[in-house]
Amino acid sequence: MPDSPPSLDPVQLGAYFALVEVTSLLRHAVEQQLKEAGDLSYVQFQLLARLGDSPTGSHRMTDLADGVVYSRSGLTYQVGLLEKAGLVERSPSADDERSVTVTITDAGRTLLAAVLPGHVEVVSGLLFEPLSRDDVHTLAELLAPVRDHMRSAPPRSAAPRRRKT
Amino acid sequence: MPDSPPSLDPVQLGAYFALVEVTSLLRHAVEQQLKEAGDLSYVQFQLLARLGDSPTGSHRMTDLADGVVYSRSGLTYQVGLLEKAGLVERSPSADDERSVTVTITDAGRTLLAAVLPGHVEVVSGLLFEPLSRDDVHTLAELLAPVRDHMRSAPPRSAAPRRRKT
DNA sequence: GAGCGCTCCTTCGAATTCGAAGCAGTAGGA
DNA sequence: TCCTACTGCTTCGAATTCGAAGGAGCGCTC
Repeated sequence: MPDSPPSLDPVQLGAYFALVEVTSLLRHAVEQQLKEAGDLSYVQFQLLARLGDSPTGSHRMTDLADGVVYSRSGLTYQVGLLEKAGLVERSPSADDERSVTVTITDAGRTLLAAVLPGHVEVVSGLLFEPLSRDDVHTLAELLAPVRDHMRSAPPRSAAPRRRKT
Repeated sequence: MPDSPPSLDPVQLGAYFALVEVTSLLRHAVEQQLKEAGDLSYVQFQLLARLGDSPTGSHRMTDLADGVVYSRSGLTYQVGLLEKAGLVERSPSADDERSVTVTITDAGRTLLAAVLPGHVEVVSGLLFEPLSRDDVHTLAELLAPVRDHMRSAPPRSAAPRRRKT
């Protein structure tokens, strides 16, 4: 194939494919563990974890959506489920009337604590098992700039694509 | 917090979170590009790419599902869409009557070729932009063993979990 | 203090996803 | 040959996802 203009290096290709497959497999494994342990989807777990991490135990909807890389409507749906399950509470924000503040409840914290160990176990066993301490450090240092770069790249008209049409 | 028994190192945590966020952002960006360029979902693109890579241009359903880390029913649905769009063809396998062989059509190859450059561009721009050649090499070498490890770990009763209940 | 654009959230409908159940076809042993 | 277990795929229903549209509040300018 002597003509694939903007092709990727074999090395890049390998890294890209590995990345996709690793995260896909990890995602599936984690999802299953969470479902068994606490009947939570990965998104729900992420939301609870994020709330639990916050000093106040709460976040605005928008911040949650951004943090989890999720659509607003999807977030509304999931928070609705969590609220129905008594794991979080919704309240109007004090300073901004249109904003909704989501707060984790005691039940939410309890469930989170119950589920976390298993989650960590799966991640450790799958992702970190074959890596040394230094490897993990290296990985973190490689991904950090990538993450920052992606964050700063506008999601919409992101790439200066456009070619024909 | 002096008691989170099986917690992750801060370093591990950082690597894990970065991994999740990076792939999530990448996925969204790629998905959008594919939709604009050729009205393909990421899964459909993966399927076409996999078929296009094959020497024969075809694969059995099961192999496709495994390769893409996908449920069988979901695969049936997506292949159905691709077939309806004239991008692939389904035919009974020669040797095994229950098996279905999926083959990419000329139209499929054409579309794949039309979409690939943009895809590569997005991945390059987002994932590889902030990384040097050596960095990418290192990343690939870190992920390879992880991928192999995950592949070998059974998806179902994967981890020797089980604790209470 | 009215107008105008913007942000925040929700509702709606359509598309995609999965697991469970069902339908052949295959393989191995009695 | 017949039985039984298993594999490969599809159908079904329920749950999740997104984007577009809608309603309400905020902030700036005039």
